[in-house]
Amino acid sequence: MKEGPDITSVAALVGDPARANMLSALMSGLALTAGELAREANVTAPTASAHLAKLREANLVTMVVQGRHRYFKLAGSDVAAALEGLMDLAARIGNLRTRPGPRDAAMRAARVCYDHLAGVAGVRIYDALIASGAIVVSAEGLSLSNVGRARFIAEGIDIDAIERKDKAICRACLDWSERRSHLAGPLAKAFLDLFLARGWANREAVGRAIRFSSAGQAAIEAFIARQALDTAKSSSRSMA
Amino acid sequence: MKEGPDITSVAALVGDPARANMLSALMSGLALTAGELAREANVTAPTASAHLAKLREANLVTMVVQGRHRYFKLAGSDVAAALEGLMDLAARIGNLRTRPGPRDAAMRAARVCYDHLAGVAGVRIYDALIASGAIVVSAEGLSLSNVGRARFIAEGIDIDAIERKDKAICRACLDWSERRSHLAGPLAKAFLDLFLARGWANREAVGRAIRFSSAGQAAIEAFIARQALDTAKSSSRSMA
DNA sequence: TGGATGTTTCGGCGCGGAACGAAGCATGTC
DNA sequence: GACATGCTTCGTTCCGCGCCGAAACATCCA
Repeated sequence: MKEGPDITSVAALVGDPARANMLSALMSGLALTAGELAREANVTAPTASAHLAKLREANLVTMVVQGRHRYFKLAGSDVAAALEGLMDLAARIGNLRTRPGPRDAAMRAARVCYDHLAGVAGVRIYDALIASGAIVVSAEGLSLSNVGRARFIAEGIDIDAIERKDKAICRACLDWSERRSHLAGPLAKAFLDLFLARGWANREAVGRAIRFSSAGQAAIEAFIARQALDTAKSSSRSMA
Repeated sequence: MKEGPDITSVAALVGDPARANMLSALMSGLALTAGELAREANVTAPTASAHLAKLREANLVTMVVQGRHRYFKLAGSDVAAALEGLMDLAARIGNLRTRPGPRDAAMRAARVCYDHLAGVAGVRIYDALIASGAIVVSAEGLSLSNVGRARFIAEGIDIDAIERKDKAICRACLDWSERRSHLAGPLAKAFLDLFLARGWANREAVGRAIRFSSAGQAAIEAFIARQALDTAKSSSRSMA
């Protein structure tokens, strides 16, 4: 009778407000304790514990015990991607946020999408990388060109270190606020990590918003400008 | 407190078994009557009516009255894409179908994804189109190259007719069974429509599976072979 | 060892909502 | 006009499950 995988259980899991809030909080990519998630979802500890048990059983989140704390985080980037997809649909369907507040504006400008950069900043960087040929799109997905490899190494990213795994080094992730793609995957994670490590970008105390320092802002603009420069060199093949 | 669009309502809507079954059935791209959907979900007419009212209110499905029948279909390809995303996650998360039966095998080989072709066949065609340069991927998404345009016209597709709209002529859609992209959008719809019109492909009586006639099978292989031929001409730029 | 903090288990309350039968409106057929 | 078919509205029942408080368990600190 039924066809394809069973959507119901996953959707029902996400469909509960408390769990949805928890998952949204985990979209920051951070590992959060059960207590923190309980507060995030506005429920008591016992309730949160029950919810987290279900999410864990469904392999949506993973848990790691550290002392008397239990840290939860999303099971993987695929879960994050699915949640982004739902956010995208929710945004289109009409469930727009009641009224975009200052925090929403910051979120739109730049935010963390599980482990990489999203929002206007993320999309701009992605566009520049594609246009300059640093990232190439093929049937198998995104791949890093030799030009792009050199450029990222010049930025200070240890490509070799993140390339070990047999997984793709980068992929596209749909951006719910911009409705365009931004860069995801190990490369994108390394890129964000670099900015955080250098103090060019800072997470807000709570939530997923990212704030750039003036140096960071300048670094981003310079990075994009460098891509544009290389783009100008290569003749752009105009398409219909 | 909450960040990003409100996932909850959409996910909760999909999370109900009856509604999930209805939506799955509508993934065939066909417009189905309330009665048909009730049978598909194994509920009585009143129950189905209530569910459909909710789906309609949430803009997940649209309704068109025709005589004493009410036809429902997915509100758009974005809804279909989100559902595919959930299927993808469900498949990875471990909710694999109990045991892949013959119908599942047929689904995996070729099926309808809302209005275009998916499954092994869809992915192969997509790969061939990208490799040959008929379809080009850019930051803005997929676009049809001049070469590709000529090729599709040669196949008998009226590109001009489907290009009027200011929407993109094609885009990528993630395939839950293959975990790769296949072609979606007006162009993909026209491609499938052509195959159906020529009798090269037939829908199974119920469900989303597609069966190719021997002529259709040959046509697909020939189409892919033609792409490969052109691919050989253009030098492939090797990347890391 | 004892007391504080973090987390889970247990038991029970209560609400939301999914389900159905029967009746009410439409539309199409004879 | 009368009857059949398709769908919706209404009223009711009932089950699931989210929620909490209290208590048990675990871990850290003193």
